[in-house]
Amino acid sequence: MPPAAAAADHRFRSKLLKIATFNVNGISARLPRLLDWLAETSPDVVCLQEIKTVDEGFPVEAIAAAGYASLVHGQKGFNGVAILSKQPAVETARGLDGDPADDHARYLEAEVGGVRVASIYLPNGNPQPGPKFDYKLRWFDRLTARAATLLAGERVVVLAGDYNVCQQAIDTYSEVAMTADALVQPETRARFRSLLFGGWTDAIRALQPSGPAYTFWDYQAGAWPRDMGLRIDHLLLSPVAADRLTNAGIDRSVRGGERASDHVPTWVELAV
DNA sequence: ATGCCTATGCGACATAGA
Repeated sequence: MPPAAAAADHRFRSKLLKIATFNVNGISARLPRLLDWLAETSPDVVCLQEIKTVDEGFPVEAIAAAGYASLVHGQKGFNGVAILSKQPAVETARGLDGDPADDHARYLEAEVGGVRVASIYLPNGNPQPGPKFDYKLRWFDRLTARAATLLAGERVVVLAGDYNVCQQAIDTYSEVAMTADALVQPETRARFRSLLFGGWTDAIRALQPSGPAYTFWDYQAGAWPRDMGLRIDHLLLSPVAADRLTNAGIDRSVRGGERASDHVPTWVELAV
């Protein structure tokens, strides 16, 4: 099909695909909350982070009963990512190239509904400076390399996940309190900026250029009731995906639920 | 300045998170 015909075809058939990211902080502890949220909001694709279980421990049946297939890249005790989808998904990558010794489960990528989707759990990097921060920066560079490969394909791509980056001062409840934190260091922010300058669109900021848009509130110090949050969960869109962006949002109310995660679901809708 | 809280692991405190 020639490009013009393809574009016309897409306009006639246009339907919305809702893609979300949600750091659940333990799938076992969070399953009831996840199922409630799936039933309420009915996303088409969900990228999960911090499932904190091996593949065999993932509740595939309960999630299938809710109408979703699961792709799982798990790990014992911590980390672990997954992609849930109403339509069948085909796995395209598990882990990032560039460091064979890296055994953390932090990257999973799949093709679903004509969209390439990645579930990303970028290392936290604290304390900083130190080996954990060095690992964060190296991992970020490997992600950037993967992003460049995906961008060259001129496809609809959504890089969704917990980036552990507060890109601007408005993305923190207090820039002063965060001064020494790995999430706001110049080296961290420079790498995120490099992704944006490379052609990726930060979906939430594209639709809400100013003001807080927190996606995380610490369990400690009454951070949620005092609205002392951070914006660290992001959905980055390739140019073709950004052209199709119709809506984006943050499901803040999930943070107030019983036994909530410290992160809340964040999502985009694309006309596909 | 420090810890506050939560989830997990073959648990009885330690590690990790952000």
